[in-house]
Amino acid sequence: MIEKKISEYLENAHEIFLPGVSLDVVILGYSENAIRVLLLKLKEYNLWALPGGFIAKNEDVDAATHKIVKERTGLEKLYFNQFHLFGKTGRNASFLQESSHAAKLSADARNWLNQRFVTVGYFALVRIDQVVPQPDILSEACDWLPVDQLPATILDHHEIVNTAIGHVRRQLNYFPVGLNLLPERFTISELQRLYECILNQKMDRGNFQRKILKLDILVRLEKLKTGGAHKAPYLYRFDRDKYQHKIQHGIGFI
Amino acid sequence: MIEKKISEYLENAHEIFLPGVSLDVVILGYSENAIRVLLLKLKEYNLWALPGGFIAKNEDVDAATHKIVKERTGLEKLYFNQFHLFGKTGRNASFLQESSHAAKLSADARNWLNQRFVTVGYFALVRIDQVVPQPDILSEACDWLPVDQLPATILDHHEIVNTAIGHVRRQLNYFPVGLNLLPERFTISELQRLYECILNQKMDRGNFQRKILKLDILVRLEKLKTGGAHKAPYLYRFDRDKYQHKIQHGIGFI
DNA sequence: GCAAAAGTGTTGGAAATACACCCATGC
DNA sequence: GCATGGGTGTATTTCCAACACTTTTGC
Repeated sequence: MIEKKISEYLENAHEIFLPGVSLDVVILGYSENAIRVLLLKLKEYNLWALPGGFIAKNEDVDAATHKIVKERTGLEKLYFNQFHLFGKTGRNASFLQESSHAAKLSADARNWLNQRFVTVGYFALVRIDQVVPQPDILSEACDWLPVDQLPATILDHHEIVNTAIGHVRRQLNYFPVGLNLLPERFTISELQRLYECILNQKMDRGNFQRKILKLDILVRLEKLKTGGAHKAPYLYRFDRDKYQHKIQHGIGFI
Repeated sequence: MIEKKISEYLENAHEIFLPGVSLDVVILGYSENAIRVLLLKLKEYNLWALPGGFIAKNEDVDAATHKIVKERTGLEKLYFNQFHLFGKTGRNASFLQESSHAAKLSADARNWLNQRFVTVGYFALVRIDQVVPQPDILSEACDWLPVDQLPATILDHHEIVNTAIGHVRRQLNYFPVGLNLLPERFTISELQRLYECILNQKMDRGNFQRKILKLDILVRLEKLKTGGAHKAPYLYRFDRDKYQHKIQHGIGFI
């Protein structure tokens, strides 16, 4: 059944999709003190790949991205950004060509797959706890893997992930990513650990607290009931209105 | 003769170039107190367009950009950067379809032109005085036009220019663009006027001087012999070694 | 001398840093 | 009590914006 779907998908691709352009999304989340990327484990290969796909002939590239991320994560409201086009020669869907499905395809379909592809890189920031990872028809598994310990991937997906991280890191100055990566309610320490993870450097506790609160985009909630042997920290959430207003006028955090 | 070249170019395009992907370069320069963009005036239309083109099937996208900028400017050593892929539906080479050349084309060639195109936006920073603008075969003129007074353009080229400016403006923090936009030797005031142009805001003279010199990427040269009724300012040039070193570690200017 | 632009100094306030100090809690 | 993590205070330093002062030059 699935097999048939794959064959159908590949057979019809050349009629439905733009030729030569694909799309890969670096879906980033944060859990257990690590920035993680959602990767798919391909059937028939011991390789991982970014979620991605093709762009329908009558579809905006942004819309195609939204659709892909929604399919893999189940999320509807998304923060995502295009960050780079990867256009080296020699990029193609080689891993599909060698698959067991390729043999059965028509010449048109095979030619379409064999052509060179440029790929548009997007990154998306999501709350890991809200995501139910969903493999696509070409993959057998779907998992959150820490970005600093990537497994073997197809093509240049390693480079795509690293470029994405660089962009997120630079965005941190203008854009408080916590809103998209943390659960609705969180403590300042949790936010600090996220920042330390992204920037890969320790920060002073007291100064971080003052600095982030002075941005005036957080709302303090009731105290956290924790089991820890220490003072219970406050919970905060983002004030979406103030947040929207601030990012338009630019914040300098770092 | 030219007419024949155009027909040949369009007729063969579908065999030589990647389908569905084009490339536009926002070539920026600075003169007479304005940031200027190199635009081409198309034959048969009263519209301007960015220098651009297609990507050969066996050519890196970056290499194609380099080739295009070199052809339009004559420059060999270039600073350029990819900044965005424009991927809305409905983008195509409509202006070419209606041209007098389109009628004579084969069905294959016409179909290739009629398809939807996504386009990769690049910006390049050049020294205007070193450039000899060179129209391409589809254009009758080639001129430096101030970015805040753009003429009517084809497609979304207006948006592409404005997006590019935004990127350059944000880069100013990490990247002292003066090296690429100013002549070899310049005064601090000239550099300040450039910054004021890009950021569209006045800056304090004394503070600008101290700030830019503290970056430690400029070398002071002999005095400028000026005809002005005032103290002759020093000339400076960029210290390329220090410059390269600094931009890798990031400078915070603004 | 005077106007104009350049180079440099000064100064008050803001912001960043590196801590120190208490607080609440579970064991 | 005490270890642990949280919230806040503070002294020091650094930085920055605003403006003043001086220098050089052509008229």
